[in-house]
Amino acid sequence: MNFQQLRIVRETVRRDFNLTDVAAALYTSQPGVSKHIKDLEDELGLELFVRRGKRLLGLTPGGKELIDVIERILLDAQNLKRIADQFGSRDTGHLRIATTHTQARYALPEVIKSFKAEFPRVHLALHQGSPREIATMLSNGEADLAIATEALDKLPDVVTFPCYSWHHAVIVPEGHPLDTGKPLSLEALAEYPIITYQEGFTGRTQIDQAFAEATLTPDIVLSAIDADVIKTYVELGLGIGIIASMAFHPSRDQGLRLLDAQHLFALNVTKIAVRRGHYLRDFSYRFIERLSPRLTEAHVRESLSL
Amino acid sequence: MNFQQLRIVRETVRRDFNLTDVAAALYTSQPGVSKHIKDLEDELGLELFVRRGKRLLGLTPGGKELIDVIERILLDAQNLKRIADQFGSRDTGHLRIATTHTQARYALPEVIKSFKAEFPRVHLALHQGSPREIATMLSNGEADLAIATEALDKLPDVVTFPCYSWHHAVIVPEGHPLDTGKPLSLEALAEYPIITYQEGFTGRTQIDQAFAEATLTPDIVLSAIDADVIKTYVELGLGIGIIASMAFHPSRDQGLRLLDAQHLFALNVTKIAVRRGHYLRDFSYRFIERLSPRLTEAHVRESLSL
DNA sequence: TATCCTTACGGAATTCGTAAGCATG
DNA sequence: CATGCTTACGAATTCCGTAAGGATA
Repeated sequence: MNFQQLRIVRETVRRDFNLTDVAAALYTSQPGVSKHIKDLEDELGLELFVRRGKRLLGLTPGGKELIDVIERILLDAQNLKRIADQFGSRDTGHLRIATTHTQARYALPEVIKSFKAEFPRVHLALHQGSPREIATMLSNGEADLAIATEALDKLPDVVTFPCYSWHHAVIVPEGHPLDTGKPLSLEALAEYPIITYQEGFTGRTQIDQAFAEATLTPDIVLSAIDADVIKTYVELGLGIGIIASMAFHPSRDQGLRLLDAQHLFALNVTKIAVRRGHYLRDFSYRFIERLSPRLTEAHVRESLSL
Repeated sequence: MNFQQLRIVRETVRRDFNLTDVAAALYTSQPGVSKHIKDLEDELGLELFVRRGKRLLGLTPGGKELIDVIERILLDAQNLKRIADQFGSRDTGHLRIATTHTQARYALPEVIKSFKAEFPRVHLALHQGSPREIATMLSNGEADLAIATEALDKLPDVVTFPCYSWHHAVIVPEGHPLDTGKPLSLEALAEYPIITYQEGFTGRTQIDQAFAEATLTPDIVLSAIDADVIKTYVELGLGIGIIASMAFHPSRDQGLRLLDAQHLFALNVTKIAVRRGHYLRDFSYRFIERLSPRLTEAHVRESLSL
């Protein structure tokens, strides 16, 4: 038994049992992959994969039991390296954060700026993706931390912590009929074409829910992944926008007006997620603390160990 | 990084940092051991061991952090094999039980007989040792289960379950002045030379404690590891014996009399211990259930996962 | 017929053991 | 000077990639 065999088995599950893909992903030859799987199965005396002819289709019952342990071994092997790095040089290393456009563009810059100032030698890699992609990266160990409002809950072996909450707000072009200073209503919004986030992004669920509960069907003419796109089209007069309030900067977004909508849509909570069993460097905890001072290292560690 | 390197590091800690011993224990050459350690340290970029000159003295702070993870990886690697065996052939395999003389000789025979009848193809290895040795074997993964009355609590990563309780009793030669049928007292016992278990064996602690609380100093003329030795010397008239009551068989131990002493010494609880994270085969749970029907698989699994 | 897996085989790399050398108590 | 670790080097083993062959959608 060796680590390469275990890596191959893990990757085979991830790559949907296509050994050619597995070989490519691990930068090795496909026959080598085949042989490693066969050798491991021989050593364990058990078929890990269900086969039809020569194709692999899935895991056997035994394989399903084993894959969890294999994952843990490989996770721990990674942890060895991270722990060693930790002791070798406390303040140098890599911190890989997976997050969404909204967080990367509006919430994180301040945090990252101050983090960079204190840990100039930590290589910080910010990876942008959809909430789904972010979740996958965290699960696969391709990211150390994930920050998003959606999709991070309910993942196995992932622990999430609420960081901060925010509300949606409405943006309209200057001089728009809604810009009266009076409180908005959902009914009023529903009379205009709306531009907002795509499903699965930045609290879109909350928006849909608010309209549904008021038995209104909003006229969503355009859905985008990020607020910058939304603002562009609101400026063009395509409709009114619903965005995260922190995405609006009065000075930068001249020509647009931000209208309060806290009373219309449910509160959104941005969360940070960590994979259980994934060793975090010291500076990772410092980063989390900057994001939300309530999330001390002691608190995070305790939640992870439960 | 490979498994042999990790095994070597683990064994180095266990063998008190003597690489010559490590090589012998792992059936390999000593220079090979040296090199593996060096290679691993190079790969991790961290010294694992404190050295004076060429000698290894102990673990560095980083080494201490790493050793836990290394242990877990190797434990999981073992688990892979056990799980595979489990699926390959449910009712064949090995069950290694570490236990004391008292349990092996008086408590387990019945259980083992019935277990053997149901699982004839399971190779059952009974390893006898002192409570201390038993605990070590369990911790090192050399035994799947440990059964003893002493020393199993308070071990890290070991979970114990009470199996059954028993009392000490007094044995005397036939016609001995104490054999009056009247209840015994500690004071009466203290007037005779006493033969009983060594410290650390079979509830000796309880015996010492009972006398101490009564501010009596018993005259212990001989201490043995097992009841058979004790009985032999009681028969020879060297003194009265204090043994576990289940170690007395009226038919086999003719010439001796068993006197009740439940009211004199505290209750003893025999426990079964399992190492946390050590995968147990199905038949292991069947064995535990036979030992104490209260200890169902569900109950044991739940306690292990806490 | 294109995709995907297995077997076969030769070269590269790793691992292992022996022999020799050096440090320490 | 006996114990214990390191370095050096050749042998054995393992690992890996290419080439060829067979099965399946």
